[in-house]
Amino acid sequence: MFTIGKLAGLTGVSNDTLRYYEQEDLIRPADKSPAGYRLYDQESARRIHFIKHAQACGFTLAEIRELLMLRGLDQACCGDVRTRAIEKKLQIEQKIRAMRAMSRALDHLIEDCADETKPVKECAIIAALERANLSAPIQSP
Amino acid sequence: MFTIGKLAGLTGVSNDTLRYYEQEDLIRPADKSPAGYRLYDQESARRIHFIKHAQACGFTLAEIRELLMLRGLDQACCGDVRTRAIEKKLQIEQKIRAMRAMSRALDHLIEDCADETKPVKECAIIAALERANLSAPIQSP
DNA sequence: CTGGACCCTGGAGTATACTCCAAGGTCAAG
DNA sequence: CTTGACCTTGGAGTATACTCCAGGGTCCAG
Repeated sequence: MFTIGKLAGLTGVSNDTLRYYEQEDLIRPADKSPAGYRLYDQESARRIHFIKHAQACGFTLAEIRELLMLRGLDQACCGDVRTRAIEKKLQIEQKIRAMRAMSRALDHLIEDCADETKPVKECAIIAALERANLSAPIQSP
Repeated sequence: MFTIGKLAGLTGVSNDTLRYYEQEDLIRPADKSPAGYRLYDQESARRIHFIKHAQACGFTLAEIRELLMLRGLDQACCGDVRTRAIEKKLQIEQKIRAMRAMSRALDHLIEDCADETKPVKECAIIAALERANLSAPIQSP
């Protein structure tokens, strides 16, 4: 059994974050000392690692709360967890597609700008941003 | 000259958003009616389009405020805008890389789960999330 | 027994980009 | 003149994941 500072050191998150996770129902101290200090054990550390790794996979704390609940349920099965992982992957791929669209839009803008020394009045990038269709190429006069 | 509702209809953003943009120094009405109504012109519409397209490229409102400033400056040149576009593209590519890492981590988890019907106690995904190294494959016993 | 390191609670603040609301004034049609 | 659509301001609320703070208690070494 160790206090919050030890768990923080062990897991690499701050005391404040641990208390915040408790407030968010992600973790509960294994026990409390007579003085009211939070006391944790190895399972607490595993739980925090779980949270950190799930975050690194893109899960939000709300989703992680669910995963942790599944983890504790006897009747839950591996498939429940797998389903969530697959769903999250789809969400992430979706986001990646959105960002690639941004990246492409920026490419067009950057290409459009042939001459860096032109004054802004004639800036192709600015003109393109004012136009309706971002991906349309510039018209030659 | 038209009122806020017309500009909203013309540009596809809400009245509230237009007022919010004003508060954020992104746009100012061209004029005010005697009753204090905001009045806008074609340049206002161009400005809002500019904002929307810049957002679609991933720029934040704070960054767009800067772009709009450049747009109004005589001494600014096309290169200033281009630099910002290139910078933003790098940021976005960075984010895409981070998300691809998440996607890959999820792939490992999904792969690890060979049998969906297993109880959570033996769930490989949950075990992997508790482990330190997410990308490490499961050890055979 | 004192100093410093640690812990507690409750609440406020951060960033981003809106969105909604109340209470009230304005305008044009019928 | 009334009705309904429109406009005004100012302020609060949303989501996410923390972070920081004040004011106070606890614990242990020297």
